[in-house]
Amino acid sequence: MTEPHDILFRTLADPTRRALFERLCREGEKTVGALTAKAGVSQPVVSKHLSLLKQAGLVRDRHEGRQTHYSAQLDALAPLVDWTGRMTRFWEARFDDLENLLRRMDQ
Amino acid sequence: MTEPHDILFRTLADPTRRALFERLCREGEKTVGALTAKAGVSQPVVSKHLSLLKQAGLVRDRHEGRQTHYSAQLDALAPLVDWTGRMTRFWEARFDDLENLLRRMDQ
DNA sequence: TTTTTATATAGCTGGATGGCTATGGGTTCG
DNA sequence: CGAACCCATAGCCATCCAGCTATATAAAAA
Repeated sequence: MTEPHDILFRTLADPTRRALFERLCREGEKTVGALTAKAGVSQPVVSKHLSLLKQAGLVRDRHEGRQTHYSAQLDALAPLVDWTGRMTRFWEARFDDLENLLRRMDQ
Repeated sequence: MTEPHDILFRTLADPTRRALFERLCREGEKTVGALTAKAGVSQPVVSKHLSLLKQAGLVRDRHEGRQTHYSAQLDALAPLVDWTGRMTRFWEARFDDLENLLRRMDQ
């Protein structure tokens, strides 16, 4: 019952965590320290969020000496795009049916 | 700080709630009773979830006698689509910069 | 080696929330 | 009218989780 988009919705639902992901998308690779500086929460909290983002496949980490660099893994958003696309197509399919019905009623 | 996509992520993060929205997208308008029958949770829980979906603009309700019909409001997903699009464009912009850099280095 | 720096982990706590049952409000049926 | 029905609300409880501080781990610097 656990679809691929499920973990994405859950992970991106938290504003702090989503803001971290957005910064990585906008500004590219960043260290934990750099992210913490403007995150508005403590460093352990940032680390925890990055860990969850990594679990969801939304970020990668790269170790360099004593610092860890994180970067967005954008293709991880694909299941989200697919899901919204599917929902839209369901809607359109039912709309087409309605159109057909109306067309038949017209004759 | 509360962006339009924020409430969508939060609302769709819950699997039960998202399943209700999916059913409304797939199968069109449904009464609370019909939704409850296959939701796996009690009727009050379904009502509560529908209320939150409505607050998020994801569904509409239509009262008819003693029953309430709910239907998906699909254009409400637009901020979600916009957000994923923006993230993707940030990524591509940085990728283009990298390409330019490599091109300059090549010369 | 000792100290400082960078990040991760452990443990705690308050607040948010999803589930339940019980009940209220309103509608249709007998 | 009263009974049955549909849905929403109220109130409660357990669980989850985002935040904190303290500490462990590990690397660079002194």
